[in-house]
Amino acid sequence: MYKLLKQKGTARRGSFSTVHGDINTPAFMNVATAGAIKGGLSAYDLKENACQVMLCNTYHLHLRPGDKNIAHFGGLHKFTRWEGPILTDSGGFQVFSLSKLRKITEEGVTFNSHLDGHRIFMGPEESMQIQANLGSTIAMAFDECMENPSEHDYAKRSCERTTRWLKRCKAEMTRLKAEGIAINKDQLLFGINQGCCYDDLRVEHMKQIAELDLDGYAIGGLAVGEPKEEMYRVISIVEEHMPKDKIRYLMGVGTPGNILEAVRCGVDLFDCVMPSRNARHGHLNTWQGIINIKNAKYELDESPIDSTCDCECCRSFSRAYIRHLIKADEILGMRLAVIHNLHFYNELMQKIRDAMDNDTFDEFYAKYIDLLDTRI
RNA sequence: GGGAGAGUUCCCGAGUGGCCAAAGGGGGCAGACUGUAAAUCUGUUGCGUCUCGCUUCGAUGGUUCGAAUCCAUCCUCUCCCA
Repeated sequence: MYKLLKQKGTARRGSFSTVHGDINTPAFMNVATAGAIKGGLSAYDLKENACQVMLCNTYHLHLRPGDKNIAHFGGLHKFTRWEGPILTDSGGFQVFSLSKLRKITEEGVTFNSHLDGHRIFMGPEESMQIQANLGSTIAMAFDECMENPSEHDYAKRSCERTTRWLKRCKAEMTRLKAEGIAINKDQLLFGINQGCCYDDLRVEHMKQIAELDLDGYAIGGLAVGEPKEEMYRVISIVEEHMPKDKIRYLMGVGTPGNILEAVRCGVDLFDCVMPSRNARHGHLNTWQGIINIKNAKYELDESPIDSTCDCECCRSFSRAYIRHLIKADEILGMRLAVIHNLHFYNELMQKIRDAMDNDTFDEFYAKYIDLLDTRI
C-alpha cells in the first residue's frame, strides 16, 4: 500500500507498506541477482548500510540453485537471512540481456541456459510460479524488455503481448495464492510499462496496464542505450498517466544524476547494478563526483574514499589501501568498494527524502544533478 | 677442470637473413559498464619534429645490399660430469 506523504512539483515523498516492513520512498533497491550482492556482501551488510529492499532475479535463481530448493527452505527470506522486503525481477530483463540465447512466442520465452545451454521455457505462469516459490515481497510481471531501437511496428506488437502476459501473470498469482502454493500469500504484483522511446506506445501501454489495478507500476526498457534526455522525456510522459496512488518504479536506473532527475519526475523506486559493478571495477561514488580508485594518482593517498562518508570502508581505510586491494584482486578490496558505493546510494536516497521533508529538494537537486555523475 | 645449453622490450616468452619496434601472456597506464552471461570487456604500453625518422634483442668486432637471426672473441647464467 502506497502512501503519498508530500509532493513538490511532480517529485514525491512517500511510504510503501509491505508484510516485510515499510519502504520509505524515494528508495533504492540493492541488486542481489543470485541472492547476494556481488562482491561478498551478506544480508547483514545490507542492514548495516541502510538498505531497505533487496532485489533478486527469477531467471537466475530458477537455474541455480532452483526455486524449488529455495521453497524447501521456506523462501528467499529464510534462505538469505534478509528479513526486509525483497523484490524479484521476473526474467523479463533476461529476454533483453540474453537475447542471443532465447526465442519469443506468444506463449512465452524459450531460453538456452547461459550456464549449460539446456532449454528452459519461461512464460508468465512459470515466472509467477517461480516467484511464488521464492516468496518475495514484490513479484514483477513477466515482460519483454525490448532492444533500443526497435521498429515501431515490432514495439507495438511487443507491448500488446506484454499486456496479455501481464493479465496472465495476475491470474496465475491469484490462482497460486488461492491454492495455497505461494509462500507469501501477501505477495504484491507490479506491472511494467514498455514501448521503447515511442511516446504514443508508452502512453497507450501505460493506460492499458493502469486499468488492471496492480500494486505498483514500473517503467521498464529504459537505460538500454538511448540518450539520457530521451529517457527523461519518456519518464515524464509516462508519469502523467501513472496512477497517483500507486508506487512507481524505474527499472534498472541508474547513475546518481539519473535517480535525482527521475525523482524530480515523480519516480519512487529504483534499482541498478551500477553501484556494485562499478565498485568492483574501481569506480567509486563520492559527494565530489566519481573517482577511479585504480588511477595512479591515488597510490599514496592517505585520505578515505570520501571524507564525509561513515561507511565501513571510509571509517578505517585509505584510498591507497583500497587501490592496492583492488589492483591486487583481493576480495576485501571489492567488498569494501561495494559497501562504499551501496552506502553512498542509500545515503543519497536518505538525503533526497530529507530534502523533500525539509522543502529543500530544489536546492539539493541544483547542487548535485551534474556533480555526482562527473568524473574527477 | 671437462661437457651441454641459454642470454629478446618492465617481466615471462615466441622469433633462426628482409613481411620485425619484434607474436602471445603477465604487469603498467587509461577507458567502458544502467531490471548483473560482467572478479568482465576495450584501448594503449622503445623514443621523436609520429602516414616518416631514430635507437633497441648480453658486449664488442665481423660477414652481408640487409642481422634479434650467420661468424669470432669476451661477459653472465643454468644443467651434467669431475
